[in-house]
Amino acid sequence: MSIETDIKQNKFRSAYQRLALNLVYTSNWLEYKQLEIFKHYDITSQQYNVLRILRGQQMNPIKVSDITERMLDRNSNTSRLVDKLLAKNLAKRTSCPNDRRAVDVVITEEGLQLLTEIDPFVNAWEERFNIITPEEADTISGLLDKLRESDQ
Amino acid sequence: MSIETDIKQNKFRSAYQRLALNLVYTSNWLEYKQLEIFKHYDITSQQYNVLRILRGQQMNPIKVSDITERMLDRNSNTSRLVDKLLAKNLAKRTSCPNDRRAVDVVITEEGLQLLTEIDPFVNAWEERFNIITPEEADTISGLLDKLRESDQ
DNA sequence: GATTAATAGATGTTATGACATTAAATGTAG
DNA sequence: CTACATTTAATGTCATAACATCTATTAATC
Repeated sequence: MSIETDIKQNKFRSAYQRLALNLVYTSNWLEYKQLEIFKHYDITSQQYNVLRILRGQQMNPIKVSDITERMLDRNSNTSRLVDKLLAKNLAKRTSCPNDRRAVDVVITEEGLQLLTEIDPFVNAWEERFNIITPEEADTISGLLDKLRESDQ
Repeated sequence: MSIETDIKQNKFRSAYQRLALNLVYTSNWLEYKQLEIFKHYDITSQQYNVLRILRGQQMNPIKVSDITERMLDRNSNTSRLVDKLLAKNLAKRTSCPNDRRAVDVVITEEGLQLLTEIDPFVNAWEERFNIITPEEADTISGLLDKLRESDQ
């Protein structure tokens, strides 16, 4: 369904306005769809995002501030997000030897296992994207990168 | 800056995964940038979204449920959003003659005025999008529409 | 026409987000 | 070394989001 039909608006000021609305609308749609997967595992999108970052570290400890830098939504309160993961034994926290202000975070076996359970569903979900070609996906990615460059 | 650099991840499972992450990241960036405009006027993105929908109605009353349908983020609690606008005299609420369950909402002069004040800033912001061509913007929009079609 | 289902919107509750502040550790300049 | 600024993470507070429930009204079914 076109964005026009979806939000019942048939006139836009410009192609740029339509794109801006479509971006936000599509992103909300995407996050909502992923949330439907995650909620079976009692985690939020943000918690999943942190877990993925931790797994990406390959068991190397990572500081809270570094997690924040890698997050999709940087306004999140990373400290409290990590608290949630700790409470579920999905991550563990140790003090950083080099810098006693910092805190090192590592994913646990339990956390890795949870991601392994979720992976097939996320993969299946992403595979539905092949309604467009990989080249088209790359084209969009490249143009989005360019859009954000207009910022300073 | 490429999404790779932005979230410090240099490998993606597929072009589709990169696109999914880029979409969410870019949408957050976009919403954050708009918020910077709106906060000078003491409204949130959601409240702005509702005001725009009301203005689009050209003074014709619109039901709360219809506002929800047109919103970019439909998980919002429209009822309470309208409350906020009422409290600021940006909208008014009358009971709907045809259906006593429903509530008609209309933008006030004050609401229209506020949008008029904000317009130039939003327009200027959107004009920076011309770092890509209108054709490219349309291409992305079309592909995003297609992506959402994969949903059922 | 009575009964049940569906719809519209408001409200209660809990969790999360946004933003400021704090505390501790580290870095830096005199 | 001392004083001050900066960094890192945690916490406090308030607003909003998420989700369920409730009330009033309308629609549908028997």
